Amino acid sequence: MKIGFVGSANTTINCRPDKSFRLASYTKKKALEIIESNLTCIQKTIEFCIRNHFYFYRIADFIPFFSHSISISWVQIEEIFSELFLDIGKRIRNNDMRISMHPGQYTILNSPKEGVLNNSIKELEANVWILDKLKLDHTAKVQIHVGGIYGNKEEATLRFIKNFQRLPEFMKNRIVIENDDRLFDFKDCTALSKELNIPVVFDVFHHTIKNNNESTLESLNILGYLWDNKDGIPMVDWSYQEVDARMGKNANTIDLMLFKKFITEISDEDFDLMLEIRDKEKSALQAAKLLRTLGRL
DNA sequence: AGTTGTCAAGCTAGT
DNA sequence: ACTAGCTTGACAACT
Repeated sequence: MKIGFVGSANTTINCRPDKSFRLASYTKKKALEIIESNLTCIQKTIEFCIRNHFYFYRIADFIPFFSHSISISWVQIEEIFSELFLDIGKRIRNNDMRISMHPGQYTILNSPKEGVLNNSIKELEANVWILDKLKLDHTAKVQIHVGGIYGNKEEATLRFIKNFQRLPEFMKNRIVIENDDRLFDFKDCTALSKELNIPVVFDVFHHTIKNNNESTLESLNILGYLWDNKDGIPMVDWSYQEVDARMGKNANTIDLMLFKKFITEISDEDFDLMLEIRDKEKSALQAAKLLRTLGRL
């Protein structure tokens, strides 16, 4: 099992890999400065990961407005930052690290609106492009949710199938779907996985909020069959409810007792674990320490 | 100098 | 019909 954390890590590592700015103030100069700063931070973060035995990492938005028409061309970005891309890719590959990406709530493959769909495809293409430029194999994934319901879940599902099938192979090979906490749960994702032959990222926390009475352990069992060899072992996102907060809000910092309970429960399952705790690498360091004392890392 | 509202994008659910 | 919330900092626009 590899464990890891998401994107920004400003407290321990002292930099942010996802700096941005406002669209209204977009200039080529500003964009280039930010991209360089973000890439340099990712480089440092990858080094931090290797030092601390985090071999799973989620890259966050590091090229502002990358899929927007205002953006500097991808080819130009590749040329200007080729050394950084090369170096980061090499560090990841040489240490057998695994990378995931997770575009946000605006990336919706089943939207009935053509504009929304086109923007989503563009965004996915941009994410896939990044993993390709880092020369990562197909165990590196871009995870998205299925999307909206639009008043008819069956049609919404069929639209996802249709739109996914139209994507080019190089994108299909990278995309995985994740169960969400309100609309498309693990059962829905499993059905889509079989139909489209794409893997599912299992989000433990979302599953506790929306499920069909399958336990986490049962789900992890099924999950194992949804990943082909070429895609690697399953990816699992782990978090839990922040106390006294809106339902579905990720915890601010890790509760090691809860984490230990989870790890003990799932003892035989093989997967890579992404910690979605809001203080990122701080909690991840504690989790790693615990896993080592348990002999699991 | 400090405080507050806004930011590319969509959707759902609650008022 | 309208909007909070999804992540969260940076910056612009104010007092």
